[in-house]
Amino acid sequence: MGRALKHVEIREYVRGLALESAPGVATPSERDLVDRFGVARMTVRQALDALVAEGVLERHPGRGTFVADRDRVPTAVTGLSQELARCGLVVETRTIAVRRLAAGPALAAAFGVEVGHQLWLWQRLRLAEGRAICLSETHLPAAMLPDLVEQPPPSLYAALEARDLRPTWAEDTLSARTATEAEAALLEAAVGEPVLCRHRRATRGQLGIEVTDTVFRADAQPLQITLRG
Amino acid sequence: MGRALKHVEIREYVRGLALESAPGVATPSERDLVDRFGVARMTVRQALDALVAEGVLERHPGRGTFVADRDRVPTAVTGLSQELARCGLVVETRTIAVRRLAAGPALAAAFGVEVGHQLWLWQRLRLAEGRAICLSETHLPAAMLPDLVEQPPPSLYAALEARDLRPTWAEDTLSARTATEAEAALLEAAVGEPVLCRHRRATRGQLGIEVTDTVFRADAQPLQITLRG
DNA sequence: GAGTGGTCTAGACCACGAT
DNA sequence: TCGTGGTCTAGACCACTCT
Repeated sequence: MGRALKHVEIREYVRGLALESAPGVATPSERDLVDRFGVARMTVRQALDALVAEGVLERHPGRGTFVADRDRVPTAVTGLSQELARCGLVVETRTIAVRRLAAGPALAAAFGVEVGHQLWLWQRLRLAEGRAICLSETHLPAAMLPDLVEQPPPSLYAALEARDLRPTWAEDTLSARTATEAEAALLEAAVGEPVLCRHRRATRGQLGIEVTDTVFRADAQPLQITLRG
Repeated sequence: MGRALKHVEIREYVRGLALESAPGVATPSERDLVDRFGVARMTVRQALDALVAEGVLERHPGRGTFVADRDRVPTAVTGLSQELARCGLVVETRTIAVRRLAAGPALAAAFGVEVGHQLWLWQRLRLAEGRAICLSETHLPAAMLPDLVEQPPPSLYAALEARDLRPTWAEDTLSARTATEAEAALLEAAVGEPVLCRHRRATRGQLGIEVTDTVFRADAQPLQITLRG
């Protein structure tokens, strides 16, 4: 078992402090951490730089380093379950269908594979407090996740994380339209009601991981995205 | 006139190289930059760290540092003009109205000011190739931009940048609904047509800068957001 | 083997904020 | 005045890739 890098060890120590502290609380000073871990100051700064870049900490020259507001942390690539949980919703997920299909030109381009490559198509309905929120159609490379159909996981991103396939990059395209008949039936909405659509393409490095189209009811919890500078 | 910090000088030099190079092209190695600028390697790394964090460069251990794909650079806080330009649209902006109003409870909370604080309300219509794209209602602190009404700038974010007030943080809330009568008229759309709504709250540090509600035609260029991490 | 980025040391001086 | 973060030096050794 490999020993953790020093800057990682310090980073996770300070992250732990930040998570159990209220926003605005000061973290140990850089020189305190130098003494505590017996490292050079540049190593401590490397650890803190990462947490500042993540939005977990804020530095104030001359004053110190402080825990940042939680709701100011920028949005990262995560699954809808976590995104909605962040907005305070407990989400139930129902798998509507899982089947294989051959990639057409658009999906093949999105995944960077040849036309005809085998993909999973996984349809899910999400509910909060018994009411339908959204309907998703997720495409995944079948060869990468051969066992998906046998036991659909409660959270896609948790399952990807466990296989070291968590996306590191995603492009979301947002639009609005009216619900189709099939969507309206599953979302318990009226045909022609407006819906919010999100098309997501997610990769890990150059590796295509996920293409998902999600259709949200207009009166559901809206999508929140936090950006930085 | 203050001399630029070394790491800033190096960062902007390399950013210039990156902007005029194709994605995948190698940048000078860290030791090359050490020689070129006569600095320590940690200083070069500080400069490159910033560009890697921005998504401009990618490091590949053992191989080198390379220009990242442009369309993989994560979305930052920018104005709609720049966002749409990034999608290849040339946008025309028409000011519909500018007037003052007193902040109600919701706006006061968003800006962190008292109820009754004076704000600008700036309504704009954006068009591309002669067709309406979206309708915006922007709220700004009147005291911060006293001269806005006299000469509405073509780009809000450029005007804020010039005053050192460019937002460093924004929270977007996205939803769908049907167009109101007034919106439909301005957007040249039918009443009841679906629209995409974006509510943005933007700040610079603790300073509230902008609250904007934008309504997009359903058939307009959809919003694109690129995430990392 | 030569070159690359990744990690780390043990200092230094500065500007700034609080007291 | 003292502590803080911001900047910077001049090295070091490592794992990795490429040839």
